[in-house]
Amino acid sequence: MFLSKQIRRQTHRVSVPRAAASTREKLIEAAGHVFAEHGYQATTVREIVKRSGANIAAVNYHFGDKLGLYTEVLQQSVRAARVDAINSALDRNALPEDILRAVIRARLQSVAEPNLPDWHFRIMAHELVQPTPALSRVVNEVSRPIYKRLLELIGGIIDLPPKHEKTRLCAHSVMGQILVYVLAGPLLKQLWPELEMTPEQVDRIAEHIWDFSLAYLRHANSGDRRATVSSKRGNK
Amino acid sequence: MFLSKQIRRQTHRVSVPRAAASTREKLIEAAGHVFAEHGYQATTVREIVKRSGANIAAVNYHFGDKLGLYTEVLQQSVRAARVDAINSALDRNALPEDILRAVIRARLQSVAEPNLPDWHFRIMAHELVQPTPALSRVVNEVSRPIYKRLLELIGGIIDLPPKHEKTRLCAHSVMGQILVYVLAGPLLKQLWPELEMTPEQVDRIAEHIWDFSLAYLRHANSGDRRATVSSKRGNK
DNA sequence: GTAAGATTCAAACTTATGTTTCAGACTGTC
DNA sequence: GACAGTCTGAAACATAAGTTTGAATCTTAC
Repeated sequence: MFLSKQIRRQTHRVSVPRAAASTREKLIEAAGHVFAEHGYQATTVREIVKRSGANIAAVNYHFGDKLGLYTEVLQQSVRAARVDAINSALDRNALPEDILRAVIRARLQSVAEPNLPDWHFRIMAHELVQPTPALSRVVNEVSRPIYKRLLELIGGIIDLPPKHEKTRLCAHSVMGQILVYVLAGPLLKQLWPELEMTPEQVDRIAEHIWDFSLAYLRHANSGDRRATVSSKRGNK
Repeated sequence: MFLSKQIRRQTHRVSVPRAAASTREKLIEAAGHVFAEHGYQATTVREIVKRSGANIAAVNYHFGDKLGLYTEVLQQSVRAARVDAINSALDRNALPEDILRAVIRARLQSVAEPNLPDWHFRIMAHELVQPTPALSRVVNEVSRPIYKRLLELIGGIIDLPPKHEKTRLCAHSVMGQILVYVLAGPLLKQLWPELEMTPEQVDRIAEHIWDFSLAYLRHANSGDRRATVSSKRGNK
């Protein structure tokens, strides 16, 4: 009731772009890092404002409350992911196998880059483990289309409908291989200290995942596909 | 200083096993579920004691503080995982490929079972994303040996040393395919509503992961890894 | 230049939550 | 049956964190 005239993000940007957007953007920037590191619950607005140099009241003034700021970070993150290399890779008009390679590469590379969309995946990881109210909706908006297109892509490779169980399982196998580096990054680092996510290393990992997956996908549907319980041990 | 005479868990169990252990166990039981659901930070001791039917002071009396209770849950969870089917599968004396199959199956099945070790993986997932102080040590104690043996196992299949980069990448590929169901379970459920982790379905998934992985592993080190089709079977 | 609104600031407020206290109940022992 | 130690209970305490307030400062428009 009392906030109705204060929180007008869009109109703010139009009328007073410079100074207002400055604090707003600094808050989002700082919040992205802190949320990505600690998750929503464990993050305090005091740490955010301290990191951004803003005042404690700025969060409530610009975003209403902590959840409003988090929503904004999520949306910005999603917006960045939407025009991401992943979709552009999926849009490419090429062989399905090459598209898959580009998608894997794009997804992994955005993990290594400590640039703008840095915190996106870490926040997604937090959301996976501990969904925040009304936010899984946002996550869903960006995840579902990509999942759908990945199903179509892989379905195209193994020559099965997108919603076929086998297609889904294959998609999960590919996703899993990527996600392990996104989600379990810190753990892997501990288990394999030499692991450095340099661009070259990321390329090698992406290449491996592609190789690993294609070994199966190329021949997934070449045999008898009704024997999905798959006693296709040494067959061929 | 003041707690030193109150917190003596081991001696408790020895001297007054029945009543004391009852509240203690109820607390651990309830805490396991709540911690698994919300993570350490977002969990309140009031919710735990409410769920266990105990008094609010019981946590501090039996475990010193919230972190003490969490540590106990972790240790119990790790203890349960240590004698898990995974290690027993790894201990089996069989063909490496069959051992791998058993390991995948064991790991996945413990996700489906809503029994005792239910919360273990969810807590691990929370730990991955948001490590708690002094607890990643515990996680490390159980993760590192399994990781080490998985490397040996896969190294045995592809005939490479355990610490070879290619061995590690293959291990991560297998781990990732499993972890995606553990970590991203809720998300997958949303993307694929028909997915029900029944024992039969879990078996099918495990079988798929095994098939998917073996397609590559069988020919990983057999020279030209692209033309996987016609290379002969195991070179071991 | 002045007024209206937008933004920032320091401080206080409110609630939630981990923790403590201390009295009372319970249990086993002499 | 009384005692000592162990456990439980309700309430209170202390701190942390999200939020609000009202004044001060800055920006924009006339």
